Amino acid sequence: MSGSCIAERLEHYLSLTDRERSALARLEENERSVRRGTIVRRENDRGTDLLIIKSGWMFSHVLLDDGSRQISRLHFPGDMVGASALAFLKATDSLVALTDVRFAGFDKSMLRDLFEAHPRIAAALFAFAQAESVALTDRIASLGRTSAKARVAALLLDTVSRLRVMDKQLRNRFAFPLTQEEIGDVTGLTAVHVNRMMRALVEDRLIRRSNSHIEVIDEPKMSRLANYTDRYAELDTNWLPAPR
Amino acid sequence: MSGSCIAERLEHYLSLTDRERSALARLEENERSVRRGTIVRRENDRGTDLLIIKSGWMFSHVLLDDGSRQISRLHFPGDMVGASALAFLKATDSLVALTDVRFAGFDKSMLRDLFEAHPRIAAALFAFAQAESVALTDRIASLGRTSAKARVAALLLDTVSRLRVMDKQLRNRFAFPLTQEEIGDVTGLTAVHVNRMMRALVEDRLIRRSNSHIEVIDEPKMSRLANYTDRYAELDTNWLPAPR
DNA sequence: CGTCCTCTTGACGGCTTTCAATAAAAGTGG
DNA sequence: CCACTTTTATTGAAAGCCGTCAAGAGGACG
Repeated sequence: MSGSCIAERLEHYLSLTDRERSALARLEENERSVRRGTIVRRENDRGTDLLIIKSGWMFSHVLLDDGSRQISRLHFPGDMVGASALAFLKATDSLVALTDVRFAGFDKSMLRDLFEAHPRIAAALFAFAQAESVALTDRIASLGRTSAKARVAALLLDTVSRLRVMDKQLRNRFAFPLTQEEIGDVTGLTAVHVNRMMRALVEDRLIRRSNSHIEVIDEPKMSRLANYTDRYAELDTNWLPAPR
Repeated sequence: MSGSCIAERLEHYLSLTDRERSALARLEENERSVRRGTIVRRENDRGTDLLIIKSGWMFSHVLLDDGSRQISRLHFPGDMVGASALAFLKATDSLVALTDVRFAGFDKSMLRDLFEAHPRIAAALFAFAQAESVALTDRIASLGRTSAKARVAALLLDTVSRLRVMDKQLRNRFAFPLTQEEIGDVTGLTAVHVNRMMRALVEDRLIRRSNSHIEVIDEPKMSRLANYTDRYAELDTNWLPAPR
């Protein structure tokens, strides 16, 4: 990932022209590294920057008045993070590094040029955003209508599906650096109950665990249990404008 | 709303040029009306159409394997519906008319021309999509971390905030044509418990109810109870490209 | 005016949370 | 590399919120 991460991501779904690639590379000229645990941005900060993750994991979260926390999304390499800055002046959520992270930051004004010069990229980013919305909708169904076990299972399946987009080698086993409390904050559960559900998944022979790694043993069965659909494997790119 | 609904919606946040207005109007040339209860599209249909609602309410929902239903979003006049078609070939959710509805349908290929000829519109739609994502994220926090009463309250507050975008006259009272079962399918609750929570909100003097109308009595207090933030009042349009 | 849908209410049960305590692991400083 | 501290994982018991089941009332619609 020495070149452009976002270009690499897009090329999993369509072929870019050289002009497009170099336009995208401009978004990632400004690179930064932070340590695990670093709060990169706080809710209500007036930061207008967007990020593209080059390596490591991050997550966004909101804090509620009663002190509880909801992790709104995990972010993986190749993800564009903080796009809500395009709609609002203040950050709508906080952004935290889950592992050591390298990322590129750019101001949203840079997207203006991209939208003017590269309508196909703009349209592709729009399609991406819609796919992400569908993924959020899936999570709403998960939180609203499925059991605790299914929610934890859905999180693991979603993680492995998303990691596979950028890592074609990845099969069933992957590093999973979330604490059980963090898993609870993603799935809307308590850490205690996450613990019980993880053990239940192990007892059901759906997953295995070893030092912060997860292995999914029976993905089809687990997908059925979790009511999970992979939204990242394909994208419809037929309607996109011609490249420039 | 004889002209373009989506243009009217956008003009609440920015001023359009005549060229932009007429480009948007082209999306709404093909108008249809359906009766309350009509299923306009089913999950997994190969429909690639997008919709713009001109009058009436709709909702999108998914069905889970166990037969339960999750309503993923309510749709109001001025909303662009079915944008997930931009990312996928098959519909990711079903679309139902909640009241009698007039809407315009257009194929996603029409967006191609819009993205090429009107980068500012493209960018504005992108910003809109991000605002919707934030609204979905708010709902995830609501479902994951708040009580049943708070979820119902949040739904009512979200409804009134969204209706106000297109109806500046609207104050605290509005028609709310959802059954309690449908409210449950939005909030992840059972109809029985929705009933109890609605009465609790009435007893708390936060709302009044009368023949399918809701009046919000104490909006600030209810917003605090529900942990609700209005995401529709403003949009940052400073970064957008110049109009054409 | 009968049927179906929706709203309402009560009793009971279960899934998840809360509280509490211990063990294991990871991080820190000497 | 070893004590020490802090975080994380694990387990049990009890409580609570919300779901399930059931039954009746009220309204809409044909």
